[in-house]
Amino acid sequence: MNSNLIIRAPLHIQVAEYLRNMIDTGELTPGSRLNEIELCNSLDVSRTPLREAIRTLATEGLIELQPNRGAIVSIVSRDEVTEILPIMASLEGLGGRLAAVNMTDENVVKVRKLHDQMIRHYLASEIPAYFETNRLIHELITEGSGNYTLIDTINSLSAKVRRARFSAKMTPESWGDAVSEHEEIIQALEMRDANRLEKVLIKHVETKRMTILGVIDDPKSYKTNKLA
Amino acid sequence: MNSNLIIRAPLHIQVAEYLRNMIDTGELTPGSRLNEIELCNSLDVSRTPLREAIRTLATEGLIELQPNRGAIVSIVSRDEVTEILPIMASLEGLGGRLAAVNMTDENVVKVRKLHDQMIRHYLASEIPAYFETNRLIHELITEGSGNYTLIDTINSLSAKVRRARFSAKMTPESWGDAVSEHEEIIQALEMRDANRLEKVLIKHVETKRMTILGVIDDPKSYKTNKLA
DNA sequence: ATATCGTATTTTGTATGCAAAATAATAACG
DNA sequence: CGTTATTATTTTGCATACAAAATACGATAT
Repeated sequence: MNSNLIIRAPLHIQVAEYLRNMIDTGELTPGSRLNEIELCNSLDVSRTPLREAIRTLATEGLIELQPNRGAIVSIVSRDEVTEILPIMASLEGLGGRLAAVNMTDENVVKVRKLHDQMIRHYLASEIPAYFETNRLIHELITEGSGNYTLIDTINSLSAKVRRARFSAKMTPESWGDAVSEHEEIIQALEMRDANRLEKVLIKHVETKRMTILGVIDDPKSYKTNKLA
Repeated sequence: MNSNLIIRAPLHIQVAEYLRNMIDTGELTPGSRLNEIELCNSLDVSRTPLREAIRTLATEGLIELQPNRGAIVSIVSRDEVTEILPIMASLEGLGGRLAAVNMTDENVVKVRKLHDQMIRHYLASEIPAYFETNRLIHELITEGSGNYTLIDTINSLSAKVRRARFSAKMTPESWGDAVSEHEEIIQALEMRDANRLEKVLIKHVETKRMTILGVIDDPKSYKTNKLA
């Protein structure tokens, strides 16, 4: 069986990685059940490492265990996103405050460059590229905090929000708001103004919250949802 | 083998619970290696559920996996605590802000009662009782936020700090500071003053940070306490 | 005596088999 | 016909067996 296309690294780790990716790409849709044997066949591993991986993802929150009934890809509800965003605001604010002090000059320049690039995407209405650049900026700022626990915490929450796959239905003006906030963010960062950066980052997440709540997208999938 | 002293609930969950407890009580000390067979014998389970539990604790951060070399109880370093406390400050602040709005009147009364009780413990110099009551108060306030994601996040971070087992060497005056801050906390809560509650909670964590950093305890004193 | 190599033992990683629970399918009854 | 009972099938949970890696140990050579 184990013909080892993949090499060198505990199988359950690789499997976890693989499953994470399947969930992230939507290959495994929220609410769908994970059939062990099926996955074993398609991944060409036995059930033991697969099950270990499933436990791992469960504690990460990507999967929900149902005793004696297997596991399903967990559903990020609208309510959960509603809970997460204020937390993200606080944490990104803190991250900014720290980054204003701790970020290297080189990385500030890097953020500036990404910012300019993002503006170009904005002007050209290149939506996916805009979002990707936007994400990179926030990631870089967060990393600039130098607080790894903070980075992990934010990333984990951020992943959940992303996983909810709200359709980012930005109106032209909400998009404009976001861009001008970004302008303020980069300025505060370049001036190393911790308080201002914190403040505008919090506001920025609030803006984001406005634009996405109520527009959690859902092709059809959210009737299986349980509790809020 | 499986004589089932414990009943009804996936074994790997129970095992995880048990291990968590062993780590919390110091029965398994940070840095020590987990021998699977040994644990299997002492818990009277097979390796499969044990390993699944170990994976779970690993993603929780309690345990560190070393490929092909098993797992060790993870060590919470002073640096990590240094990282965590500012995060706790932000999050407890947010929790307070939300609790000021969302907490039921009954629970406010409950907090008040706990507060009065804590003051009595303070005046009587009943240290462990003081810390326990203190922990309960903060827990209740956090829960009062109604934001379950926030509660989980705080609890997880709080557990890590507790696990670091710093010796809570409070001077009489730092203790006094903490108590007077608590007085302010309960007042802000009763007045439903969100901004003030947030502010004082953040300050409170900062105070805590002062009292414990530099006093992360070292190898010997593992029986002391677990404060929040 | 020390260092290095090779072997034995322990310990982790993975696969498989068996039992129990849940789900689906089918039959019996109202 | 519809509803409940009963049985068959699937699927999960746990234990054990086997393989590979790491560690411990000892022998040999310098």
